[in-house]
Amino acid sequence: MPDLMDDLTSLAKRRGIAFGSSEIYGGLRSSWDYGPLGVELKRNVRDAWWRSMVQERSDIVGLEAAVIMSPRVWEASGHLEVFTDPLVECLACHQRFREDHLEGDPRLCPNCGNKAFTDPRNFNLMLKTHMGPVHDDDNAVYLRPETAQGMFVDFAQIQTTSRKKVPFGIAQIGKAFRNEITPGNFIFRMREFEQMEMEFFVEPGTDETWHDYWIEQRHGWYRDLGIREDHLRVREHDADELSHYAKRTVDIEYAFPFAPGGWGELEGIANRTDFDLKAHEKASGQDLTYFDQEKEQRYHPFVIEPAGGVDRAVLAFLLDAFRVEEAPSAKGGTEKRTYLALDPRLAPIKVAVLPLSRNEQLVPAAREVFDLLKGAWMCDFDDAGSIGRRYRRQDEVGTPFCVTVDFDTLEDRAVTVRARDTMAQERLPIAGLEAHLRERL
RNA sequence: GCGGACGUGGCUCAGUUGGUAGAGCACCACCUUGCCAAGGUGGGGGUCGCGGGUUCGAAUCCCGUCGUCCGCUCCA
Repeated sequence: MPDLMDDLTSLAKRRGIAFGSSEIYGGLRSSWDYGPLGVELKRNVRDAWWRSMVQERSDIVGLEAAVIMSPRVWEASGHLEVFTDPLVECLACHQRFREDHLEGDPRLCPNCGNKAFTDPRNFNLMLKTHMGPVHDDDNAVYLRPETAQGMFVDFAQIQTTSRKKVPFGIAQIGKAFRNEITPGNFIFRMREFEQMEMEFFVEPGTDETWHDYWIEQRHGWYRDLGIREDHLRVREHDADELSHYAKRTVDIEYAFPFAPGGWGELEGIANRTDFDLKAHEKASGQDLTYFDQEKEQRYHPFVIEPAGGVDRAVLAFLLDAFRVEEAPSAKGGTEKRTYLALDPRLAPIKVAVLPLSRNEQLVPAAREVFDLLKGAWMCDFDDAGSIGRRYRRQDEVGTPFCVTVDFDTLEDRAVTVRARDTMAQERLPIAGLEAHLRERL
């Protein structure tokens, strides 16, 4: 049985969606590059998130904070301490465990029952570098392990200047970095990855209601963009797996084929309480309370945080869209048709313009159609190979529409529009083409 | 990081007991065809992950390194 991940990574590499970074030097573990089509897909995922979180709401504003923040941020947030896990290795079976997860006295290896371990070694999960040309401990800084701290540190500033009243949120999409012990599974776990996070500040006491609201919202977002319902689930964190800052966390999980229990995390929705604002207030000495004018009350808002991985979302959308089916062949019988059933909003290319053949009249006419549409959407122009082959090429990367220019076009100024999902064709005048496509994209 | 397996053109692989690289698909050009991966002709592309060693000679043996996969770990 062919492995879906293999088929997908193979397609991703072959078609320039994503492939290993620095490959001419043998690659670099956990680093992946998004190629010409991947960069479009990923941007569409970001845009869809931004649209639903910021653009279409009046209670959430955006932010782009620096990747490198003051080291004091990480002291205050607890990441310097908590992201340093003491790991020990069993001398008998060579498996590793977090020292604080071992139970019993003497402590026994959960795997083989042996009681001899190596000395604990610290694994700091933050990437460290130096600010300035001299590498001293004095100027050590960290690449952020999450984007969220930008929203907390800038909370008072943004609340004041945007004149938002609680409840309101701050959203950010950006890179984050973690020295994961074991990266892998293609773009699922990388050491450099991209987050889309939103901190929603609410009045204490209303936090649990808002938490439920955001769980449903985020679940619906993935569903709306085409992920099949039975491939999604919501899972409650056990008390002992909660992050140091969370009161309650719920994960939205996808049925990743490689995931041990069948499910892997797509997004976490945490109730971070007032942990972060209070921590930063204490460490910085700055007032981070909110004053509610109507109630004449001053308080630290609670925070509900939907935190998703852009790369994981891209992977889930790709996996869920991957299809191989039998389709009618020109030769008679059927032939394999590989396609991505991507939502048109996510498709890297929206419209492919294809002259029926490489002909001195058809090619320039098709170029005109391409020029007509290129301002509105990412389009592709392809005149190489048979028309059937070119349809298949576009299917493979999820292009929702192909517009074909044929000999009749030269007379009637109409083109054939072929839809990826139904393979249905219809004839449309060029004059109304953009308006027609706009209704369907 | 530890244990195990692996690393040959874009993809999938073949390469006999070490003798100095092949196929299918894909890609490009032309012809043909003209609405769903057709056909023909021609073409580009691999110092066999990288570095070192053994040898008259290594893709084939040894060491190191980088990377991939499975498990431990992790949680966007």
